Formats: sequence, structure tokens, C-alpha cells
Amino acid sequence: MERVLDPLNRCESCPIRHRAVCATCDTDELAVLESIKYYRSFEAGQPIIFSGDQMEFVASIVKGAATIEQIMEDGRKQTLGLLLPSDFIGRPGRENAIYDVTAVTDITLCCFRRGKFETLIETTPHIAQRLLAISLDELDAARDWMLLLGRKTAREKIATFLMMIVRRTTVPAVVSTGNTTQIELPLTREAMADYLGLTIETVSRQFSALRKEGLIALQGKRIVDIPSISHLRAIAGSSTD
Amino acid sequence: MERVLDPLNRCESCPIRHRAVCATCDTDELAVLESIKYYRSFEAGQPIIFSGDQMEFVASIVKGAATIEQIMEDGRKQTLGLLLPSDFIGRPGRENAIYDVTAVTDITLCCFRRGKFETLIETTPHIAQRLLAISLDELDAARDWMLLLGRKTAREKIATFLMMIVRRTTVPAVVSTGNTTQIELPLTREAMADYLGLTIETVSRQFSALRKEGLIALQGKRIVDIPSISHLRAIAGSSTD
DNA sequence: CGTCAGGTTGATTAGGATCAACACAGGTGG
DNA sequence: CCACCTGTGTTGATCCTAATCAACCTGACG
Repeated sequence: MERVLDPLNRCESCPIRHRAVCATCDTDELAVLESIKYYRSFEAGQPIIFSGDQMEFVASIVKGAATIEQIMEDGRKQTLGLLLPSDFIGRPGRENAIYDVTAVTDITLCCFRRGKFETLIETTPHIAQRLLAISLDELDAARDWMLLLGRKTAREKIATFLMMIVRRTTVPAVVSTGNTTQIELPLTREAMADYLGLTIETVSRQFSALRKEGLIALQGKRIVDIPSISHLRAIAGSSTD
Repeated sequence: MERVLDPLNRCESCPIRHRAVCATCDTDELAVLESIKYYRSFEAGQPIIFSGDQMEFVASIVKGAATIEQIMEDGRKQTLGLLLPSDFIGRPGRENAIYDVTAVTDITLCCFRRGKFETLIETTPHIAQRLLAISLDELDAARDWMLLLGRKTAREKIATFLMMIVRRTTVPAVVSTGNTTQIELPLTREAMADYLGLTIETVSRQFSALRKEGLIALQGKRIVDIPSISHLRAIAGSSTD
């Protein structure tokens, strides 16, 4: 189910104000965005965009997580991106979506009608520049993931994924007691498998292996304690950079 | 070895005039680019950019091919992008390179000093918009490659790669006699392996298998005849889109 | 209490990696 | 001119990682 949120949310107090596509906007520009934005929410598991469909809107994620995914005719699925708060959904200038976007948790989006947003890009250099920066960051992220998919072992893939969650989780949500870091996985085992180019079973086995070696501890299915970040980082397999 | 080319090449007669970052520039804007551009050439196998180094310039590829690659400490290598004529090298706004870029054939670049180019982006909306479009295209390409790396079989990877070369090769260079399409591979078996997340041996075996099945014919190592594009496309494994 | 989604674990298989030998073309220098 | 070398590619034998197939567990919920 989807519903339109209370539109009273003001940009000034927006949790992603300083990171999203609006990050570098000044007060006047923000007023324009404020006037045309609208919120939409989706429940976990709901599709946000279908590949092939008209793209009616673009959006920033305010709260929650979504995945970009591509599915082959025989059902094989690869997740192409994990979208977290402040990430941007949609591609200005493109009529039809070429990937599916799915909510993986309950999610709230700050939306703009695509046509209006495309006009904004032309008239508001701050937004165009920020969108370029965001796109280049996503390109780097996609390329880093290509190394993971093409060359890393299952063990390295899991460790890399956990490190990414640690890095991307907003500071207040990462609880560190002593040296232990605690994270909450935004994805099911299946969604992780699709993201890492593995099967559910392999993901589960690798989690079990890391747990048996004391490199992680599990509280339920979703909460992971990491006693030593540096140890896990070593397993993630570093690049030369 | 690297050398500076004759600077008399005029933008108007440039082979990539209508596709590169300068594609949407008007006459005045082109004159500015003309005044600050300079050509550089690299021989096959030479590094163009080292990961970690200062990025002195950004560039468009005029002729030849290069790869973007990332190398792990133990030597595992993944090619992240194949750069062909009109493609853009470098990331405005970034001080140091995070990936290696290597010439895979003799190559000619149309370069701009990074600082000057960054100024251009701010003052020339046509260039900023074109760069955004190019970056979004590269992002799509990277994501398509993620599906290949994460989910496709060796056979599908080779077929997909061949289809990509067919698509990206400029029309005059694709010689079609009857229904047969002929392409020239810009990469060695090793470079293809690094691009496809495979080993040299697997690439070689898959080429042999496709040859034995009559799906391709080889003239030497680099020239590939494809009797039926549609048949090869079917093997490449299609997405749902 | 039964059902179902999500997850774990075990047994077996298979696709591609690894190790190894050899083929071939293009230099290079005696 | 030819012996040699080197880089690139092919093919064979074997191994190993992760996929597949299958059974079972766990907790939530009607």
C-alpha cells in the first residue's frame, strides 16, 4: 500500500537536507523545491518502479531502503544498487525505466514530477551540479561492486557487504560498545544473495562460518555485532588503492 | 612512449565531434574548447592514469581503446570499463584517480587540464549537461555489466561481450557481407578475461566452443565473423526489459 | 495448531579455476 | 638464413568453490 504523507514536512528540518540532491541549494532554490515536492511511502516488498514503465517522478529517499534490480528471462536476478536515505531514484531525461526499483523496508520518498525536475536542472545549476556529483559517486560505487562481483570470493563478498553497511549506516544507528560495532542489516538473506551474486544458501553458510570463527555475532537474523572492524576489513579483500 | 600531436586538428572535422563531451556545444563554446585542448597519444599497453595519482587532465578518446581497471593486493584484476572513441576519461572534481586507466591499443586523446575543465563546467551549461548525460550512460553500462558479472555463465559472458563490440563498433568498421557481421576485437584474451570476470583459459575455451558450433568464425586471433547476430544475441541471455 | 516465509544445514554436482604442456607468430641476433 | 626467444593463445587433466537439490528449523500469525 502507498499513501501520501502529511505535506507539512519542511526542507529545513529534513534529515537528508545536507546530503541529497538538494544539498547545495540556497534558501530561494529550496523554496522552489518545497513548493513542488510531495511525499510517497511504500511498504517493504512493494515495487516502486517497474522496468519499462513510464517514469513519472524522480525522488530522494528520506527514510528506508530500496534496491535497483535487473531480472533475466529465466528468473536470475542481480541487484544493481542499494539505495539508502539521501540516495536519488530516477534518471532525468529518460522516458522509461530500464531497471526495477523495489522497497526492501518501509520507505518514504521525497518526489518531484519528472518534467518539473528536468526544468529545474536547466534553471538551477546547483541542482544540476549536485546531481552530477551524485551520479559520479554512484558510478564509482557500481564500479567497486564490479570488482566484488567479478573477482571476490563468497567470504570476501559477505565481509565487503558488512563493511559497506557499517560505512553507510548513519552514525547514531551504529552502536559501538567497547570495540564492538553493531549494525542492522537492511536486507534479507535472499536480497543479500541477489546483491552479491550468490545464492541464499551460500550467504547463510558464510554468515555461519564467520560466526563460528568469532568474526561476527548474530542477534536474531538482522542484527550483527562486529567485534573487530579491522579484522573484518582485512577479510573483505582490499584493492591496491 | 607518448608524444604531443600536431595541434592543427580542428574540432569541426573531429571524428567524435557529435558524440563526445563537446557534442552539444555551439560555435562559440567550441572555440573555447579548441583554444585549450591538446592531444596526447599512448602506445598499446601504456598506462594513462595510475590509481592514486593526481589527475592533471580529463580527456575524450579520439581514436583507440583504453580500459579502466582495479587491481587487488594479490593481483586479481577486474576491468571496470572499456573506453572507446568519444568516451570520457577522468572525473571533474576529484583530485586523485581511484582507478587505473590503460591504453589497450595505440590511442589518441583530446585533453583538457582538469582545473580549466572544471571552470568550463561551471560556466558552460552545455558541457555540464552533456557530461551528466555521459555519466548516466556510463552508470547504466556499469549496471548492465554487474548483471553479467554476477549472474551470467562464461558462455553468456562471451556472447554478451561480442554483442557489445558489434553495437559499439562504428558502422563503417562493421563489415557485413551477406548476413555475416565481422568485428575486430580491441582486446587480448587476457584483457577480455579481466573484463568478463573469467580466466584466459575459460575465454579461450568458450571461443573454441562457439567456433565448433558454427556460431562464430575466427580469422586470426582478433577478427571474428558472426554468421547470425540474432542467434548470438539469444545466447547472450536477455534481461526482462 | 497448522501454515508459511525466511533461514540453516547437509549431500551432491557442476562450472570454471588452476596447473601444466604445447602451438604459433613475430622479432632478434648470431 | 635459421636458431632462439618471448608474448599470446589453445588444449588437456584435475581440483575446488559455490550452485543445486533436499531436508529441516524457527518464529510469526491466523
